[in-house]
Amino acid sequence: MDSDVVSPRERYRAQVQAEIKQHAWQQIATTGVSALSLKAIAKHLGMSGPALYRYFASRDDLITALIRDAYRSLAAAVGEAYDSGADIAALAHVVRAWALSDPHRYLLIYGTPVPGYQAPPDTVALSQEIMAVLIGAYREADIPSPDSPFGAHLDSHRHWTPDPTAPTAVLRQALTFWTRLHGVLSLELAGHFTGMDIDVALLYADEVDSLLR
Amino acid sequence: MDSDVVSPRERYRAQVQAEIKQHAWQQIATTGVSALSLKAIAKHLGMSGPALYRYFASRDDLITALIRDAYRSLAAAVGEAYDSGADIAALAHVVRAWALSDPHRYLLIYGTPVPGYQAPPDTVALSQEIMAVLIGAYREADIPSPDSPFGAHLDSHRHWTPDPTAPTAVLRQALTFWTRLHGVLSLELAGHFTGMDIDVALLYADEVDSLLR
DNA sequence: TCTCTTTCGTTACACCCTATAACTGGCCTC
DNA sequence: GAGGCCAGTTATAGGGTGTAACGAAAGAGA
Repeated sequence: MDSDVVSPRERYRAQVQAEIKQHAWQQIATTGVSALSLKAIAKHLGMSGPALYRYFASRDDLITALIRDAYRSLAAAVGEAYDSGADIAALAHVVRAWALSDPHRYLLIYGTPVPGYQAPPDTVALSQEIMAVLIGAYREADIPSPDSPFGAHLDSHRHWTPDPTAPTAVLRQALTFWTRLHGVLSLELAGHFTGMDIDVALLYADEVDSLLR
Repeated sequence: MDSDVVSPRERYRAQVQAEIKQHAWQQIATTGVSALSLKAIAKHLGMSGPALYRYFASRDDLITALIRDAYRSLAAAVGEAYDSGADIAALAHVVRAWALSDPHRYLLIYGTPVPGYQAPPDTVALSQEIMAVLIGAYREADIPSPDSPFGAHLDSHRHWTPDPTAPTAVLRQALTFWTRLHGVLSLELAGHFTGMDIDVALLYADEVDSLLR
């Protein structure tokens, strides 16, 4: 019932949850999500194994919380940039900087899905929040876009859009923003360019450029 | 010494190895690679646990073999299509068909890397084989490509190319083929378009189209 | 054919992990 | 101050990888 007043217990609980997540991120940053171990986190935290289950019902539960946080972080980064006047190209570079700052965090969202994992509904909302920013930026950019079968298809399949007033061409551009940049980023983060000795930033810039034409 | 003659023991060994891989693929197809269990495979095969270690030194060893096979399969699919006269667009659709026929196999190669995994040198060769086909197809297509910083950079960073005589513009186009199509494919396979009710084939076709201009 | 050696497969074990159950001790509320 | 709630503990079940030691079968050479 108490909306403002938070009991000391809840405060403590929230703090421990935050500490757990912090150590989880630390672990993920080095080993990736698949090697995330609750027991190891507990050890680092000075408490023993099963105690963690008071805070997260399961490993998947913790991962879900991390995914949620990652989405929130990306949405915030993109949203803040947009609010400070960033255009499409600037947004693209914000996304890349965010991805490179913690590759495993990016891969947690956009990488190979964890076997059992089901996306909770609110991550869809966060995903739409990001999409809404892209749509806003593309509306302002006002880039012409030729007709295509997919464009026509999208005209009748746009119930997912966070902005019903956005032109279909803009939706298409926002989707392409997503797929093209993810294409470069995910290959880069997965290490598929290592050995080629390529400056991926320039390749990325080329793709960003392609999104403005 | 015997180059042609294969001893019965080696025959048997090769066959068991093949059976193990077959069950491994079956398991991966349903649960993904991260849940691959040697013990479960052994059970299915009617032998008990540690026996598998006679055939694969470790779990990573088995996964490496699977990755090798996946690369070989993709290289073969692309190569055969090219030899039958496929152009860029046709090759793109071969790649998509191959990916959709076994999503986890695609993700095994191009998805989030397994924490400890190191790519063996011969997969690089197979990867170059695929690249060589793309380069060949793009040489025939003869598509003009405007200058860019990345193009200039690539001029002096092309030691990785399987075809030293290929124009830099072609290398760039082959790279873009890779990144753009992977962008759509990986998001599709990871389920990021579910809920949008989009016909991804059309979105893919749009991107294929972008590769020809 | 008989023996020696190599290889296969077994069980036993050490050591990781997730997750549950049962129990203890402390804090908060009434 | 008494009782309930909750954090954290150990014990345990059940899964996984991988090693060690042993038995059994199959091939090679005399």
